[in-house]
Amino acid sequence: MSNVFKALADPTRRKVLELLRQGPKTAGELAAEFAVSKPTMSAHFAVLREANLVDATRDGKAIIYRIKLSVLEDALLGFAEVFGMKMEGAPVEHPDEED
Amino acid sequence: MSNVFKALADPTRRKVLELLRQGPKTAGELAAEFAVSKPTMSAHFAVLREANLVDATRDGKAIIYRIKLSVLEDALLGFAEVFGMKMEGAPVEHPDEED
DNA sequence: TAGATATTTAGCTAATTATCTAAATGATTG
DNA sequence: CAATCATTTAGATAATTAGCTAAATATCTA
Repeated sequence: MSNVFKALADPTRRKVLELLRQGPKTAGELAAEFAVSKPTMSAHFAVLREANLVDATRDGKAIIYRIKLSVLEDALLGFAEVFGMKMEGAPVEHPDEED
Repeated sequence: MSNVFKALADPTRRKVLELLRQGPKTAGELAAEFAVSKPTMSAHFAVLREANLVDATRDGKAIIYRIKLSVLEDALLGFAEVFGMKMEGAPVEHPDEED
């Protein structure tokens, strides 16, 4: 759980998650959106993977990243609960997500 | 906003916020709950202050910390919204909070 | 199988962070 | 007003992090 917050602490990684919210994207497609090198982006992806916030699958040459919305939701929800906040999951369109 | 997530990235600071959820506490009372030195705790408090997540007021010798629940809520809510999550504030018992 | 393409790993550096002890500041009290 | 109490600031160190370039790995294609 601490890993999730660590992952969210960096603006680049939050932006990656936002982009993935629109649908799965390859490492290259994601990297193209940022002004840092691909190895740097790869390291960010690794942090997101370790936090279990994204899922990576190879498709030919490319590696496709998908957000694991439910993990993000559970973390936020669990945290919010401690503070008496109520939270509901996205009502629709979870990009198909399985683990 | 990034400051809020940075502040939440550390488990000690999240625990401090949880303790403050129960009501205002002095720096010393908070520090007593952790196994690190007071200067270390003081640095954690500074991070929380910079993130605007807590409010500090002096009362005699002691400094009293209060959580600013609305700031935490707004940050979580704003972030959750991007991901299509719906979130409501705590229905009751915000510890009296003014800025 | 020899490129070409996509991504990650290795190895490095600079900046940031969490931690400590010792010293300084602010406020109360004898 | 000197001692004491509560907290922060200063100054140091070790660990972590974000960034880079160069090299390695994995896959496809000509």
